[in-house]
Amino acid sequence: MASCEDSDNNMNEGASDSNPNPSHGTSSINDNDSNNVNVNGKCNCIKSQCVKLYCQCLSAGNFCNDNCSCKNCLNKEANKDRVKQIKKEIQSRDPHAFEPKVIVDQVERNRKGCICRKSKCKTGYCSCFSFKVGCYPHCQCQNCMNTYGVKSSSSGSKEQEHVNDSNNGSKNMEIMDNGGSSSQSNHPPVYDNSANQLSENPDARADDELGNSNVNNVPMPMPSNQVASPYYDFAVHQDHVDAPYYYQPLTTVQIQSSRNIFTEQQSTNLFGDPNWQGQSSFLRTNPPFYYDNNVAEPSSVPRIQSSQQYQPNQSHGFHQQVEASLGRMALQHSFLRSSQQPNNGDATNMQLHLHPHLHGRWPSPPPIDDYEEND
DNA sequence: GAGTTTGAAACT
DNA sequence: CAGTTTCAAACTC
Repeated sequence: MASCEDSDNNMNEGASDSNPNPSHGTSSINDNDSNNVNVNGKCNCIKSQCVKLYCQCLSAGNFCNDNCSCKNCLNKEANKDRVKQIKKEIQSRDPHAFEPKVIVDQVERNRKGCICRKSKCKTGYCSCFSFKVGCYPHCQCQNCMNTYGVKSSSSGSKEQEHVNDSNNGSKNMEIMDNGGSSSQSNHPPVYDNSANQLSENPDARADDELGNSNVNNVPMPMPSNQVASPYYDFAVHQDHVDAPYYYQPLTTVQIQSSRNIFTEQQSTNLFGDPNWQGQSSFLRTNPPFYYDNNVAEPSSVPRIQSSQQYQPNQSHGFHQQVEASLGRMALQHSFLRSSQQPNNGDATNMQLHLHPHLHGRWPSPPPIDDYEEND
């Protein structure tokens, strides 16, 4: 009865360090992180062979790993083609199956909501609670007592009483099309290189019309070092970060390195950045870009997650631009830097969301001198 | 660690 | 698509 102990694979991580959160030692991500769904970074599946959404690893977009105690596991790198097919089948039932479970419109919420009857949404049985988010009008729960926010009784109201600000937790967040406004920017991030600020852009308006929005007020880093070819819109979102962002361009080698990561899911220091101390094992593409001979095809909703312990003076982010050229896609990355309160033990999740809208060109990048450091 | 409870996923 | 079954995690003891 093979368990996953013989597997060192991770669909997206390829991490030899099977602990998804090494700084936590034996504790689960649960302690501080609310990772997408696989809060323990492992599973114990017995009957599902880890190829159904019952499996937290699969649900989180991961291969099972050394920590898993699953039996007859098929969710392994060696079966990646089969897993890929299985995931497609699952997505045929639920196109959002592998999308982030926690989304943000005006507040964070569990995308699917919950239908708790007995748990009163105040235990781990409740998916909303387990994600450390409040319940929402679309939840079908009964007697909701979710300490992160009780379901509003008024479906027309988006009031949500957040009892717990959960600032020490983090969620995977994705800015989903919500068609609604936000107190923050609701424009897709379009960079004005001259001012290093968001700028008006016809494409942005076009996105607005399509309901795409960026409500997280996270200014997008400048594309690394050159005018890109036509690009896909995207957004990166971080929680618990309100500090200014500082950017640095990438070198060609780093870009190529990042390609390797996404192509081969190698466990390697992210982009070779000496400031990056997180592990690529925290990086996920879920659903990933599907690479075929180094040609990336975005699956339904590409996303990237990163979760690492904050440390001062540490680069902890990135952004990604997806370029389209002759029907092929390539990736460009540059780092996103941020100052943050040191030693807060927090984890950050970043979310990349691609809008399937082909745009024009990035504006010309600013001089390198415009990139600042503020660590 | 075994057994129970729970709600999501899968199935009919 | 509503009801039922299966499943694995959360929970209790």
